Order: sequence, then structure tokens, then C-alpha cells
Amino acid sequence: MPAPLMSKDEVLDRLMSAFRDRGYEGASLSELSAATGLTKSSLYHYFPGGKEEMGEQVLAHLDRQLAESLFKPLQSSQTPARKLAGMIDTIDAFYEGGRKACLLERLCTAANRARFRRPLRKAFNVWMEALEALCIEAGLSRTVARARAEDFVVRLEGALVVCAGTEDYGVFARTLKDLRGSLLIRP
Amino acid sequence: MPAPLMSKDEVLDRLMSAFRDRGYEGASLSELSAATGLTKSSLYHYFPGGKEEMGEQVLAHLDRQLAESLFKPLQSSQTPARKLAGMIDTIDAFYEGGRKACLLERLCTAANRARFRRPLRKAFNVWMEALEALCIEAGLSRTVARARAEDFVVRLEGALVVCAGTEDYGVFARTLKDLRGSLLIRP
DNA sequence: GTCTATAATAGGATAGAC
DNA sequence: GTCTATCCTATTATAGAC
Repeated sequence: MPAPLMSKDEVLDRLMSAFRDRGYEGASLSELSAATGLTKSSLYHYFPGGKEEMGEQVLAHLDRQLAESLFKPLQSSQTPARKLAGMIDTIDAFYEGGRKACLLERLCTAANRARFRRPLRKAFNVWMEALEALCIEAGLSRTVARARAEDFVVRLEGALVVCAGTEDYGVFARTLKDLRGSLLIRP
Repeated sequence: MPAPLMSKDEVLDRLMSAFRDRGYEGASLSELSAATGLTKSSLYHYFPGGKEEMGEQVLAHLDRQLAESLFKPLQSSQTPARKLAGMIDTIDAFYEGGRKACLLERLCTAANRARFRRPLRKAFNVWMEALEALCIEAGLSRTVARARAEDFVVRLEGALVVCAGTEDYGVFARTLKDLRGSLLIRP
């Protein structure tokens, strides 16, 4: 049995990229095959459950990435302001300045598929909870922290949608800049 | 030749609903057929260009609806604050409190299709320009007005995405409430 | 673990009767 | 303007060799 040509993580990265570009329904197995460089059959070796399992595992993969890039930096000994700055830089890179869509958004269309509903909700909540914790650490009340965290995710998702629709990527830059300056300030 | 069973506008309304629920790629002709009560062949009578033309015409249909519900109220003699309140009520109803997605967002996935790119960008811009005009009427500078308008659309789209992902429709209510109170206030 | 080959089905689209 | 019937192709999915 030949050694795998690429790691499972690499496969998941490429699938995620394809789903982000084309959406869950829009990404055909042929496209996913081209994106990974694997044949359809090889994809079925990794994902016996087919496209639905690919979506599921890519979502879990994103969960792990979020944990790595949102939680880990949160536990460092930096000031909240510095942590925020780092997180926003990470976000800016991950979304390529607004040119790359959000996987969560692109999976929402398929959220009637029961398999995606829970993990989707969880991913959004985990994200907001991380932001809420950061706000609280910066001295905001629980109530304000919660509202700020929610608004952060709302604006980020919205900016990505508007960028995709208008091809004006300044929207993303302006939104991040505003979030950078406003998330932690006292009410 | 039998009289049409329903008006073209009614057909377009139903197609829009289906596209908003399932996305452009997610909505199959069978579903569109079921949603309208017309057979596939009848749909092709209305839209000889097939699904792509359906998307195109539904987008144009939305344009007209926006003109009716965003521009017309703007030209009334009410105060800016009252116009804003009315617009937000309209928006709340149109999106069913966050339960119904935005057509523009759901078409972004298909925006690589050249036919959708321009109308999509136009729809976003027309919307933002209407909001900008309202802000200016309320006494805000052009610069602030532009930023507020952009942020309004960003937050609205984002709230819809987060609602779809979390099934927590409070997000939409909270976002609208905030927009209601903040769009027109002086910097 | 990867491939070629192929099956099965669903999707988009058309022809032609009424 | 609507329908039934059908076509073609792309899509998902599987079998089995190496």
C-alpha cells in the first residue's frame, strides 16, 4: 500500500478552500477532486460518507484551526489589546483581506442537512465565546462583552458577504480596522 | 392559449423564496418547479435561458422591490428618523425576523457566473446609496454617511448569516434595534 | 492509498401535444 | 401557457485492479 501523497490535514485544507470558493452545493466532486489532486475514488477512501462527510470533516477541521488560532493566543500573557491585534491579523490573513469567503457562511445553505446544523451552531458559538472572554478580560461587563462578541462576528460575516457581492475589498479592511479599535473600549 | 395561472411577479416571488432558502446552486429545477407549482417546461416558457435566467430575473425583481420599499419611502415628507424606522420595519418583515436569508448573499456563491456579477454589485451599491442619502439628509457629512451606510448593510448581511448558522434569531432583532438607534446619530 | 472503469441517479434542458 | 414524455450530461457513488 503506497504512502499517502499528502496528509489528511492538507486534503482538508484544500477541500475547505474549494467549499469556501464555490459553496457546499456548488462544489462538485470533480472540482473537489481537482482541488485536492486526488481522484474521486481516493476521496471516497478518505470520506466513505461522500460529500456530506467531507463537509462534516472540513467543519471539524475548521474547529481545530479556530481553537489553535483563537484560543491559544487568548491564553498567552499578552495584554488584551495585543491579543486582539494578533487575532485580527490572523483573521485578515485567513480571509485574504476579504477575497476568501467564510466556510460557515457557505455551509449555511446546506444547514437543513441535519448533520451540519449542530456543528455550525457550535462553531459560531465557540467563536463568540472566545471573543466574549477577551472582552471580559479587558474589563467589560458580561452583558457588554456578549453584545460586542456577537457584533464582531456579525460584522465580520457581513463584510465578507458585501466583499463577495461588490468585489470592493476595502469593506473588509474598513470593518477590521473599526473592530480593531472598538471591540475593547469602555462603553 | 390558457390564461396564466399566476402573474409573473407571483412566479418571481416564489422563485426568490426558493433561492433564498436553498441558495442558487442548491435550488434544483425540481424544487423550483415545486415552489412555483409549475412544471419545468412551464418554467422554461417564462425563462427560456433556464436557471441562469431565473436567477437574473429574480435579481431584477428584487431590484424593483428595493426601489419600491427603499426609495419611495425616502422621497416622502417624513423626518429622516421616521423614514429610518419605516425602512427597518420593512426590512424586518422582508427577512422574517432573520428566518429568511438574503437573496444577494445566496447568489454570491454563483457570482463567478459573469451574468450575476454586475447586477449583484449594483444591488449592493444602490442599497448603500439609498442609506447614504438618508444619512446626508439627516445632517451627516458625506464621509460619515458613506461609512454608516456601508456598516448598515454589512451588519444586516452579517446578522442574517449568524442567524442562519446559529438559529438564534435574537441576533437579527438586536442588530436591527442597534441600527435603528445608531445610523443617524451625530458622530 | 491510489487508480481506471463503470454504474446509478439527478440535474438541466427540449419536443411537441393540447 | 401548460402539460407529458424524453434527452443528454454532469454528478454522486461503487467495484475491483494494482
